Amino acid sequence: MARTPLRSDLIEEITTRVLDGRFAAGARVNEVHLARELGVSRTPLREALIGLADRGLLVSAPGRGFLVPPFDPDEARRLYPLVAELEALALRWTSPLELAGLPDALDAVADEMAVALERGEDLSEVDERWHELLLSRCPNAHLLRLIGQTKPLLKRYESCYFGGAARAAESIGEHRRIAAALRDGDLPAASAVLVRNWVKALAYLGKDER
Amino acid sequence: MARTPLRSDLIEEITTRVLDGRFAAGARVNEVHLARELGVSRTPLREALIGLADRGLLVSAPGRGFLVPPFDPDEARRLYPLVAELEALALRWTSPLELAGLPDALDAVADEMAVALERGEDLSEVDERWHELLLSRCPNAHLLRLIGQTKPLLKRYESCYFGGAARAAESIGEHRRIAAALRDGDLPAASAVLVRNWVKALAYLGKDER
DNA sequence: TAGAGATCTTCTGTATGCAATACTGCCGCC
DNA sequence: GGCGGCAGTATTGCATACAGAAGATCTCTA
Repeated sequence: MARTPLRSDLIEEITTRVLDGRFAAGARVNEVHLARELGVSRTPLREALIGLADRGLLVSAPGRGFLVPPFDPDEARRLYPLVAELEALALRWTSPLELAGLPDALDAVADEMAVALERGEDLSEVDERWHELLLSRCPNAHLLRLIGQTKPLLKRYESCYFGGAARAAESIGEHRRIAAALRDGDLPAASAVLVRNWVKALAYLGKDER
Repeated sequence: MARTPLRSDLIEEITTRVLDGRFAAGARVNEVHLARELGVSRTPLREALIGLADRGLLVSAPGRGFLVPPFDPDEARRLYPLVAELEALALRWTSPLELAGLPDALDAVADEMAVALERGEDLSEVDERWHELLLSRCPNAHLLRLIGQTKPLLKRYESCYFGGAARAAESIGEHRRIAAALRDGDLPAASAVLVRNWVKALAYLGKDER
């Protein structure tokens, strides 16, 4: 028996496919075909689909199976502020003790982002790491779980998150300011910049809808 | 084929059992026994268990099935502020237009609470209705989904939410003040009282741990 | 008598099978 | 020509079956 249930791997794989568009918005998921393609039976596959539906990355249509939710600009406009507030909350609920050493680590990742930007590489992976690190000290496991569930939904809309080098540079600057505010122990300032970081991302998103 | 998937009913039933303590904290869930008892097969039962684990009402131990998470005072201390902030957020994101008529409806439910209090009845059901009504106009479906997922976790700790008639009366008063603030269009005041309402509930909870 | 090991049972995780519904294409009718 | 009904197929939702790991029990030894 595998240490890790099959459904976990399947959730990951299907999430990837939904995010990169291999599962088109609005399309239905055919359980038999997908199970055969992934080399598993329908049982763990259905378990994964149900998990994804609980997180909102799929929707369950009784009698018709599961389908990828269509894109909805309104949804994006609501998801960004939601993630922003949730992350800010997680930050506010991280005690100063637990924040020790974090600003330096954050700046190190921000440096990586700058390097990646110069090289013209994709920033989203590094950006993700930065945010994960930022929240890593928050003791509220349930809040972190909610954030983890919500972010993938947002990533569907994030195709052009770093709308150009200008926005990327600006975003890196915001990251550095958050770290600086944390160093000063100014949590309100840090979370304010954090929220703005997310909201600006949304603004840029609107300019280049897929 | 049923219009409503079996797993939905099962989720409801199992949630109830976890909340009322019929499934003891820390206990393992035996799929075969439970399936037989509920008159279903293991397949939809497992689907329900997975859904509940995603919401945090159960935990999945690979190779050992599902178990009811043990009680943890720290968890309660984190869940109450979390729900408080989430509800406040939902309230802030409800536009004034959509709030029209809501205060009166809220006060009507608050009246019900007062009546129930005089009769010595259980207030939690009415209280739940009041909060549901408060958030019913919020357009952010994802936020509402998160709240819906989190509240049941909190209810496990809520055995003595209305710690005595004094607290109950106080809580009803807070509800009325929230409605009044909404009538005045003072959203910040409303959400501040709302948060305090939840935090006070937590304070009372601590006095009478099960 | 306590502990380690082997064996046996129980239970989970996955696969397969079955019945009923939803979809598709076709034919007849308006 | 378009629309409604009907037969056939495809697909879901649930039930059952099977293999292997976790847990329990028993035995043997120190």
